[in-house]
Amino acid sequence: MNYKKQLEEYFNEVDARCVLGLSIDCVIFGFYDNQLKVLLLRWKQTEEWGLPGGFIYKNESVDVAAQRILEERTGIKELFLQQFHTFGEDVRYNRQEISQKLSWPDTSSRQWPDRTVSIGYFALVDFSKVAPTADFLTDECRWWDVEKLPSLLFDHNHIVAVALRTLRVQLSWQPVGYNLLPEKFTMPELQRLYETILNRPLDPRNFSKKMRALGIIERLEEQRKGGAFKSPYLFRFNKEKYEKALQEGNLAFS
Amino acid sequence: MNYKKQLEEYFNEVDARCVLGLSIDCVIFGFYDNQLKVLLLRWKQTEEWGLPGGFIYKNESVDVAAQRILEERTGIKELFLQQFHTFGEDVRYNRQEISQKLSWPDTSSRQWPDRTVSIGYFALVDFSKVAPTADFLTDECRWWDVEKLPSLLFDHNHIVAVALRTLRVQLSWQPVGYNLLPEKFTMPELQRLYETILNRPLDPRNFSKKMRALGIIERLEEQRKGGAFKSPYLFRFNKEKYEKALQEGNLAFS
DNA sequence: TAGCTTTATGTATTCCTTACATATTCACTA
DNA sequence: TAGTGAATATGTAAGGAATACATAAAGCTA
Repeated sequence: MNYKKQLEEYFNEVDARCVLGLSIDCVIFGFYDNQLKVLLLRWKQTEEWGLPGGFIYKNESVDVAAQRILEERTGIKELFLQQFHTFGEDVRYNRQEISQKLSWPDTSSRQWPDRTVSIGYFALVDFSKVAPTADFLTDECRWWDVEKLPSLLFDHNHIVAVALRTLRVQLSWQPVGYNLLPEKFTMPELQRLYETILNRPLDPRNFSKKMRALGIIERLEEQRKGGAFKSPYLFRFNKEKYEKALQEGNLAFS
Repeated sequence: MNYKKQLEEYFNEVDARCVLGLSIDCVIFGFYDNQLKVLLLRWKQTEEWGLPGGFIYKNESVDVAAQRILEERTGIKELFLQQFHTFGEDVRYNRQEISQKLSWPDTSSRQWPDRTVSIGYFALVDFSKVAPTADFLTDECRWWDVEKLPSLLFDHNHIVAVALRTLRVQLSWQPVGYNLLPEKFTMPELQRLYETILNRPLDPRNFSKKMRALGIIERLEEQRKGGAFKSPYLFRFNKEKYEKALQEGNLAFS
C-alpha cells in the first residue's frame, strides 16, 4: 500500500532528522459564527481526528518548530503563539490502539523511544485569514466547534482542555480578542468572543463600558449593515495603545 | 581521578536508564529572613553554582521525576510543585564552556544528543522544613537570596527569571504564602513575603484588611514575643477555606 | 407602515481599593 | 523604674470599579 510506504519513509526521516522522543501539539483557536473553534486534522483513510502536530529538527528551537508547524497548517506566518504545557505522563495514551486506528506499519525498527513527551502550544488566529490545509498524512483539515469536539486521537482531548483553561486565565490578563478577531469588528462580536471563552453571558452595557474604558479599541464611523436591525458600529484595536497597556499590565479583565 | 570516573559512570547510567535529550530543572523557592530564596548547588571541585536538576526515567512521568528530584534535594515529600515552562532553544548555552567549567570527561561516546530540552518546575517550600542536601555531583547545597544570585551555569539565570515572573503572576491568583510560610506566621511576615515577591512596598493597614477579607487565614490568641516592640499576633491558614476559595476562584490579589 | 430583531446606551448601588497617622506594646538602658 | 526606641495594630474617608437593570433607535421584511 502506497500510503503505508510513505508513512514508513516519513518515520525514518523523522528519526534521522528530528529530536527523538519529543513532539509538538498545536491547539489552533479561531472564532467564527459566534463560536470558538479548533482546527483539527483527519488522518488518512480514517475517521479519526487529532490536533496538528509535528517534530523538532535537531538544531531547531522548539518555538520555531511550533511556528513552522502552524504555518504549514494555516498558511499564516504571524500569529499569536504560546507554549502552554508540556505533557510528560509516562502513559499518555494506548499506543497499540492508536497504531491500529491509524493502520501504522510495524514501527519496531524505529529509533523512536517508547514514549513521547509533547510540548503543547496554542495559537490564536483570525479565522478569515486561514486556509486550512491537510498534509500527506491527513485527508481533511477543518474547524470544529470547541464545545462539540469528537473523541480525538492520542491524549488530544486532554490537551485541548488544558489549552482552553489556559486561554480562560489569559483572558483576564490580556485582550485575546486582538488575535482572534478580524481587523474590524462590532462590539457584540467582541462580547460573543468573551462569552464563548468565559462560557458565561455578559451584560452588554457593562461589557461595552469596560472594553472601552481599557482604552485600546476605537470606534469607527463605519457601521455594518445587513441585518434587519439597528446597524452596529465597527471598532478596531489600537495597536500602540494595546501594547502600551500590556506592558503596564493594565489589562486585567474579570 | 575518582570523581571523573564517577561522572562517566553516571552519564552511562543516565543514557541507559533515562529519556534521552530531556532534563528537568527545579527552581526551589523558600522564604526566610524577609527574603525570597532559591536553593542552589555548587558543583564538585568548582565555584560554579546551578539549579538542582535531573533526568527522567524511561517509564516515569515527568511530574513524578520532578518530585523525585526535589525530594532528593530538600527531603520534603509533599510540596507545591508546578511545571512552568519548557526551555527548548536550540542553543541554550555554550556547551564547551560548561564542559570545561565542570571538568567533564570526554562525552563523545555518549548516546545523549547534542542538545537538551529542559522542563522547568518551581517549588514553594517551607524553609524551616528543608534540609538542603548536596549529592555526589555537588559539594554544597544552600539558599541564595533571589536578588543576589551569582552567575549560574547553563541558562539557569534565565530559568530563575522565568520562574520568578510566573510566581509573580500566580501571586495574583492564589495565596502563595500557604506554601512558603511555616504553619504559624505573623501578619508582617506575610506582608514581607508579598512585598518580596511583588518587589514593591505595601501598606500594612490595607494589606492586613485584604488578607483577612479573603477569609482564609485565622488569627490565633498566641503572640510572638521576643522583640523590643509590640508583640505581633500569630496567624495560620485555614486549609479548608483556602481550598474552597481556590476552587471558586475568589483569590485574586492585586 | 407595522412588526420583528438586534443594537446602543445611563444611572444608582455596592463593593473594592487606596491613601493616610496614631496609639500600643515590649525590651532595653540609664 | 522611668524613659526611649522600634515595630505592631488599627479606622475612616474618598475615589474608582463592578454590578444590576430597561428602553429607545435603527434596519429589514412583509
